[in-house]
Amino acid sequence: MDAFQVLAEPRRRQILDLVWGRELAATEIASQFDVTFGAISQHLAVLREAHFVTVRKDGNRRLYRADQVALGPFKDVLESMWTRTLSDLAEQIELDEGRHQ
Amino acid sequence: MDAFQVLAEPRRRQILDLVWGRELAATEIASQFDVTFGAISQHLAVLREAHFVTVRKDGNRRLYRADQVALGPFKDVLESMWTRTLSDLAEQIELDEGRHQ
DNA sequence: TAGGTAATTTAGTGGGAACTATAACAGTCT
DNA sequence: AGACTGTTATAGTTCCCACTAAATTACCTA
Repeated sequence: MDAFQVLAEPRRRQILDLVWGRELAATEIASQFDVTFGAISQHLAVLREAHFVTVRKDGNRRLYRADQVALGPFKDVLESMWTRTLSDLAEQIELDEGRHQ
Repeated sequence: MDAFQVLAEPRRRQILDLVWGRELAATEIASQFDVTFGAISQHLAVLREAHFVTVRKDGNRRLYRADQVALGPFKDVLESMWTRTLSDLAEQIELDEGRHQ
């Protein structure tokens, strides 16, 4: 599948956004969306085949992270799309901390 | 339609490549492809709605050109995709001159 | 005005991809 | 081993979009 087509799917871009600077397990990623786990797993498979994410096994789980090198020329486009305000960032960090501990 | 989705269609990217640094009429664009004129016209409409091309009327014809400003953050990605050798460029210029005069 | 070329628009079709549900697989724990 | 959690893979459905064919509009010229 063409790199552009992989990134054309909005949900896949959201996934990349979630794992842009950190590792997340498939379950944690899927919990952010209101589609079934299987649907997200399929998106992860597409991102894997495009080498846009790296996977690391941690016991039971698979930890995903965006491969910023492989994303190469798309890096700037994506980051400019995701630009958030400082308050938005702070808010999200608080939410994440509440969720993960 | 999402900017990424507009550019995800390979034929639309080819069209943008064709009109990247010059104006071309819809007929001239369509002649490069082996799909019907109508199909190309529909692609042009999508590019128009996304403001990725500018149109200029010239009598009977509509001259299209890529809007590099509107393409903004995608400019580098697209150009890096279309990088050609110098000989390829020279070859294309010769072909174009033969066709247009 | 009629006829011709350029281009868009519309209706209908087919293929692909995103989704759901379910089965299968992998790793952990007792 | 068996139960349980986490994840992937598969089968089937639905929906979107690129395409064709045909109708329509726009502009030019005789």
